[in-house]
Amino acid sequence: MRVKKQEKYDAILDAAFKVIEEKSFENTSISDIVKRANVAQGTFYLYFKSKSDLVPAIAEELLTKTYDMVIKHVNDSMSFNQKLETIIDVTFNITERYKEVIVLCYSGLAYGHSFEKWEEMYTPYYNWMEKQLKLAQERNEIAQETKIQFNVQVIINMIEQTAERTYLFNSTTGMDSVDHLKQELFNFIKRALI
Amino acid sequence: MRVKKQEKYDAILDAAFKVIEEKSFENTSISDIVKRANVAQGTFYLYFKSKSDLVPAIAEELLTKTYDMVIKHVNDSMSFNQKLETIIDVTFNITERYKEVIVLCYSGLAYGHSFEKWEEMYTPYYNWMEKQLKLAQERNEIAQETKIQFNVQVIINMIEQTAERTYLFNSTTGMDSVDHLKQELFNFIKRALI
Amino acid sequence: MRVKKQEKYDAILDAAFKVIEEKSFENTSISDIVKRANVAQGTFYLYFKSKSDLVPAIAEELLTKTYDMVIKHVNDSMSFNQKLETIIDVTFNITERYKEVIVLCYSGLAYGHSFEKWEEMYTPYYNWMEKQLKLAQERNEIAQETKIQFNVQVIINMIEQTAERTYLFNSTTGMDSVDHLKQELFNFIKRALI
Amino acid sequence: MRVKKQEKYDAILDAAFKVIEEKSFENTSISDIVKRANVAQGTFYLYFKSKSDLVPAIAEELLTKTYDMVIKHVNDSMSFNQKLETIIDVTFNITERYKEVIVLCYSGLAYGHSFEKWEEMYTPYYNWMEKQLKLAQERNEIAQETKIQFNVQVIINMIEQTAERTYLFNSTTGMDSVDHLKQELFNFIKRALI
DNA sequence: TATGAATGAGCGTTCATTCAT
DNA sequence: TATGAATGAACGCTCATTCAT
Repeated sequence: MRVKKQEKYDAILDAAFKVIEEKSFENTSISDIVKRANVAQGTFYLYFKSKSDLVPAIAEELLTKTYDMVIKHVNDSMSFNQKLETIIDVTFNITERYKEVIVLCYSGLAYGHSFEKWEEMYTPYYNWMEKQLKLAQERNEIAQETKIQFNVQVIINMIEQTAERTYLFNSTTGMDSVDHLKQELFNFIKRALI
Repeated sequence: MRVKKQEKYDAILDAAFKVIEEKSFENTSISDIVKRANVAQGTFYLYFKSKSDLVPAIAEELLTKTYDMVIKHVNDSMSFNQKLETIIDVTFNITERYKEVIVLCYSGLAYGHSFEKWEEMYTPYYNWMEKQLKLAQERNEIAQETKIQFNVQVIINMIEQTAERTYLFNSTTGMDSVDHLKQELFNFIKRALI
Repeated sequence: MRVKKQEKYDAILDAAFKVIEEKSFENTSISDIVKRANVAQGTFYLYFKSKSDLVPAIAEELLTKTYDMVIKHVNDSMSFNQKLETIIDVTFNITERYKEVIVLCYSGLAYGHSFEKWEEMYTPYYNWMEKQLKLAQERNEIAQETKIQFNVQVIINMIEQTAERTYLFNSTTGMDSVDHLKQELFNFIKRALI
Repeated sequence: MRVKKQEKYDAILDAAFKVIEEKSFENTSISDIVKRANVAQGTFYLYFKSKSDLVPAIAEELLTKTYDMVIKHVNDSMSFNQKLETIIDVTFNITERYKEVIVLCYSGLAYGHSFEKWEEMYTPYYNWMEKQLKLAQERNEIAQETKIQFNVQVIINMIEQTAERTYLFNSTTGMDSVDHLKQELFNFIKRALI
């Protein structure tokens, strides 16, 4: 029973992800989602109170995907530089792939003000990052006096935002390539941490 | 004739700003806007081709407000540090005041994909910032080898995005105060530039 | 289930017939139709893709009504002359009653160009008429050399069109009475067939 | 003065014709017409009380075009057969060219019930046709007992309607070509008149 | 739990018409 | 006479949500 319940829930969430990826949020209706999920219109409302109730769930899913992929690609034997590079790579990849879902998270903001939970969702990711920074300090890879707690947020945000600007706003002004941009971003953060 | 035309246009744009501030873009109907602007429903369509046609107009208005306020508060006699602090202040103020309009710019993205002009609109601001960084280099306030062109964008984006995360996502996690956050942001950028 | 579904569909189609009879197609709104049918606005779109989707459905209904009434009033024991007279009568009656719906079929043409099916709908009627003409030939009631296939269409069209001109255009010029007109029409066709 | 007034009137009527030809009636707005006519929106209402006021004017124009072309191509030295053929040709040509305008005349019917004048407009054409039939009787080209007054209307109507069915309804069922159809139509009328 | 037909408020948009200039 | 900006009612249509089964 429990499993079955999860099944439908997951089917709906998955479908929502896929449809939004394809059609953008504005063009996605509950009807689209349930059709894709192969459940009835009413079933949606057994698992979500309303359409805007989807947004935090999707945001959480997105964050989980990101966090999972980051920890999958990073391991302790890497240098901090390597780790940073990997995080940048993963973030850019996810951002490119889930453009429309990210936009949904922004407009979803407006659409029901359901984002008090946002930072709460980030917490595991922040904590993991904090650990990495502390480790880097211990290994003398970054400056000792770095205020880790603040930097954790700023660094993650900065990477995400740069990726978003790159893929959402399609900006190409004065930048040869995305690789170059990633390199500069890497340097910028490095300089701020040494 | 010209004046009258501008009058209605401005009235509609102003009203749109205000209503969107209150209700967000998605929840704002043309009907809301024209009621606030005291013009007829049809009048809207004399000045804007469609609802999504509002987005670039509003984005431009917002950017203009920001740029105007920045150059109003910054003068050449200031040190680079003072300038940076001022830019951070102004950006945080504007972001707080125009939260919803900023979200519109994000979701507006999805809503008509009208953002090729985005970077174009930023150009004057970027150019101004470039001048400030060059001046700072000449005055030996920042490192000589700083790659100005890239940094211009990254710095402005970073300030904006931090402000957005602060006010849009309502995050209070682990940060005593907005002032503290602004201070850390200032330090982060400083370190990256020296 | 099946029955209920048909119920709503029929209610809408019936209501459409009635409202269009009263107000013409162009002046009939979906809102008028659903009010008359006692269903919700959205229900209309469960059964018809759009307003213009009504047109073929209504045309078919009209044709069915005509065909049904013709075969109901005609039987094999009648002479061809009697049959012809009956067809003229029925056609005039239906045309008078469903004036506006017929106009819809004309303007509906423009309104979505959905009339490829028109001739297809006529096929059963044409086939029936062909059988009658062949029978009349066998019985020596009309000329042997008559090219039946062409005449089938021309005769039916001619009767319909004369009826339409009579009732749609409200012409009274120089004609004592509709009965007289019908008589002349009968003679005209007879002469063409002998 | 008089001339100028006519100028604008004609410009509007001409424009209406052209726009309707291109876009069909449903898609034609006053705005389209005045743009094409190079006059202001308000000017339309100096010459026509309302949109539906256009319909009789356009119908008259169409009828005039038809009548003019018929008498231009027919001359007294022709046999009745030649005349009939010519009338069929002209009618088919005009119908093909002015499809959409003809549909307007039908739906215009519904749209303001302005067609009491219809038969009145036809009068000159009917009278001319009556003269031709009488002449044919005198010349022994058609039967003496033919009731001319009725036949005048029936023949003209029949030709027009067959043309309309051909071009408006795009019917191709069982007919090799339009030429063949015209031939059969010719024969049908001939047989009815002899 | 699951369904999907039914709902109806509300949307963006159009356009015939008016009227101050 | 001529203009064209302004009007606002009305339209076709969508879609989040409900509810009887």
